[in-house]
Amino acid sequence: MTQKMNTEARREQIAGAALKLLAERGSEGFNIADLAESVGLVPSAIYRHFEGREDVLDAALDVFRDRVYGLVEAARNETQDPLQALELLLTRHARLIESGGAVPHIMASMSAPEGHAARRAKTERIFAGYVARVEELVRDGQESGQVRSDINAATVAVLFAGMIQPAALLRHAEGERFDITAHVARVWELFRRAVARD
Amino acid sequence: MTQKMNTEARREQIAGAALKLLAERGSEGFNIADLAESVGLVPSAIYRHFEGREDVLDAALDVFRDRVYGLVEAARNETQDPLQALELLLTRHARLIESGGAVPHIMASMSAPEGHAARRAKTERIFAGYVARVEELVRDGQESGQVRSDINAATVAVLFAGMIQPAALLRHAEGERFDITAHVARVWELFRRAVARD
DNA sequence: TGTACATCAGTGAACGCGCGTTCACTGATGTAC
DNA sequence: TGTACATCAGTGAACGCGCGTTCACTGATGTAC
Repeated sequence: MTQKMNTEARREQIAGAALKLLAERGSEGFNIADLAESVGLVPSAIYRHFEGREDVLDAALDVFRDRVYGLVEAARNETQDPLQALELLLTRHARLIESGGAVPHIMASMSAPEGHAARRAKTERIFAGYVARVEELVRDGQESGQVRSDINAATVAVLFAGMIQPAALLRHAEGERFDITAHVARVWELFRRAVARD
Repeated sequence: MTQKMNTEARREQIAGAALKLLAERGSEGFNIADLAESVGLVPSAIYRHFEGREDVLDAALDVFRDRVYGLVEAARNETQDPLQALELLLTRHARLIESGGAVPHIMASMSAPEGHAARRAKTERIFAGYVARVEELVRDGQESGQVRSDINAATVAVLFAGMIQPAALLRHAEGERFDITAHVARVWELFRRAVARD
């Protein structure tokens, strides 16, 4: 028998493993049997800690949200300079994608299914919250005078998200061949030129 | 009994309907029963025209590819000006998304599942081909002197794709509330500033 | 410090639903004469 | 122009696999005395 764990610790472990599987295979390919195996349990054991598949996915999304929002917070706290914070955020995102941690690709793969309205709504809220946080950074930049004030902050935020999403897809598709760090550095220069003052 | 059709015409009809369902629900929510109903057939009738579910998805992807590549071709043919062609492409893409025709969202929702390597490979090829076509337009722009020559054409192409993808997601999420045409107009200005000469 | 008991995480067999797929049959369509 | 026949798209019942989920049981862990 596998080592016992108290349910709280196990829940966290399972949610983390679920996110990893989700990042690799998407929600379509996500199944309880593989999840259980990945934490050294038997499928039925999952039900000691979760109500069912949807509940597991919900918890995985929580982990995802916390990680991604945490990235924004960390970037904010590390510098007073909003533009520099955005650059930090972008490179950290790239690193997160590189390590297979959590990808915007998940968002896309999850916003789809009809029947699971709760999951879909949650995914949408996470994405909207991310964009809102970036938008706030952009506003800060506009107030500090670094970012042009004649552009729509929300539009800039969506464009920012758009630097990450296709990169994540390409990374997923091409794997090691796609140098996401180099790509992100180049695309940042484009972005900076589009939004910075002067 | 539903009106009979020769199999070639029926195949096209089914593939188009499949793409529509796919755009609405993603591959996870896509099922044969609903597909059949959407063309007024009984599920088993689908198998008169396709080998199975994967075969249908494959055909739907063909339709998607043709439509999206067709957009690029059309934009190319309508103007000699590469930057203007890109702008045309962007607004047409927005319109395609608005009409629910075919969305990059599909790509994301399909690049995931492990077991279906063929489907995944195809999706990746379609995306790569799209980026390559845009990249060519960017190169033309560099040669004509409209686009800065000190930037990587591939990076610009990926950024271009990044203007569409999150917009498609937001459209899917927020529905009518998200004014994709207005968004695209604003984001185009940002893009232009990033890549145009001067 | 040791023993008895309660709790609860992990197990494995079995169940059942959803859904893709098969198959024998029907009857409409178009072609040969 | 009309009739006979072959073809083939559409039908509906049934099948079976995959997979999420249930449940009675086990045995490890930690607590009470």
